[in-house]
Amino acid sequence: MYRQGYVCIVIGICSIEYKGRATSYADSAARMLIVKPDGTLLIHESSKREPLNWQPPGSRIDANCKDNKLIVISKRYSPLETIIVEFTSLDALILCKLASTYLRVIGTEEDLVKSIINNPSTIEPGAEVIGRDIPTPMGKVDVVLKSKDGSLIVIEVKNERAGISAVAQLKRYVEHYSSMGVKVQGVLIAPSLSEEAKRLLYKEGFRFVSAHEFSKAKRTSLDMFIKRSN
Amino acid sequence: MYRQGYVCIVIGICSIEYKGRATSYADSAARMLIVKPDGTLLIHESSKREPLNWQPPGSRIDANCKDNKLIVISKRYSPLETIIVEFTSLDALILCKLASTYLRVIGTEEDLVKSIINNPSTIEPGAEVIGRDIPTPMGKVDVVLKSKDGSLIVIEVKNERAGISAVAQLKRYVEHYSSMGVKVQGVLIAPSLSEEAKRLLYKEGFRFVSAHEFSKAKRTSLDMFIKRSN
DNA sequence: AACTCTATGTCGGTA
DNA sequence: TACCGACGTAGAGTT
Repeated sequence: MYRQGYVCIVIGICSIEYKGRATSYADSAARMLIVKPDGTLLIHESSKREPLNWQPPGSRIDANCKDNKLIVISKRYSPLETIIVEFTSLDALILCKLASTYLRVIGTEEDLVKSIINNPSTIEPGAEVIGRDIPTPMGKVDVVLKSKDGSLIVIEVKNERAGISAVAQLKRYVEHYSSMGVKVQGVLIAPSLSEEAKRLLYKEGFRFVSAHEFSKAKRTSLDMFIKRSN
Repeated sequence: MYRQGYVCIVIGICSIEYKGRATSYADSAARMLIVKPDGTLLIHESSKREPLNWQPPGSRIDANCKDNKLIVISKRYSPLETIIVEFTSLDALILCKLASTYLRVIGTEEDLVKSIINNPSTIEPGAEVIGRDIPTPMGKVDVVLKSKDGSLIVIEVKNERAGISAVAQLKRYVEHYSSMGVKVQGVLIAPSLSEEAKRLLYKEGFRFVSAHEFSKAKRTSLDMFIKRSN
């Protein structure tokens, strides 16, 4: 049905059957089917950013015509998931070659963590960086500092407004270290904080540091990026 | 550029500038641009299920030609985000009308919760349903039961293999009720459990119930669905 | 609008 | 491969 390396787009009236982690069935209607050379399958309708049905990269595609119908079957293993698309009428069929580039995104949590590591004394004067992404039984801790008096500073970083779960995550880490008999201080760094999260944070005795404090460092990396791209 | 109600597909060589919650820039390359009547904008490449860049529904689109280039600008407010796509060459331009249907998905967490509520004694004989999606300062609790001895059973439901964060979520809820002086039992219901999560669960004294126990009820709802769709 | 959670999430990294 | 957490997550439901 499609040549190696080509993206295939089919526009027409189809019904869709999906069976896998969940199950769904869509009655006959006008839709757009996209098949990518990496096995990705997307079925889009007239609205929404998300496809109505899809199959992730690595899926196996197969197509055949029967009874004047185009039938497309996509299979994915582990977990086993199948999509069957049945076209009863076609409006367009397009083959094209598209690029495969790497997009660098600036301003992610990664960038924020980096600028924290470069400026630990913004959080506490004289604090030293112990490490980042430190694995514990409770998950990975974003950043760990050591303050001058020897106590630990455990930092959870969020790049978006932090909610209850962010504070709970921090709590898990702090409790892990304090249960080992270490003196620990919990710090949440985020652009902002929901009211509920704020309540929880102060109840736990943690500290909030605005991500804005690190915006200068962030801006620097942005400038470098813009310079690079011009 | 596009008529009301039509989906517009542009295939060609373009560069993309995105600025909003984050920032990115993509050099000139062959890509597919999709604009939906609800304002959704998608830019796809040769691989991946996710678009390289996008704009969600409700965004405002604008297009114009200048210096032999097609420039598409999409703006979204709250948060303010902008995408500028600059086409230097066009391979195809397609307009089509697509459907906008509602897809019913079977086998979600919602379905699992329902079958739990219909069979609470699978968890504990004689237990009664108190309620579901009960709001607490720690978030919403999936299901709360009351056992015959009057103690609470707090249930966290996951429709997929549960990890550490699922156990942590349950822990939050249990601690909330027990801090109010209520006797609480924590139960996690999921198809399976990661090893790390299992360790945490038993450490906390919670109970795991396989979602498989409720598969009969699930199957029933599936049967009804299949009957309906035929 | 803010907040919470689910998702066929997807994706990347790591052990 | 399993597990973990971020994501410009999106999307739905409630307050």
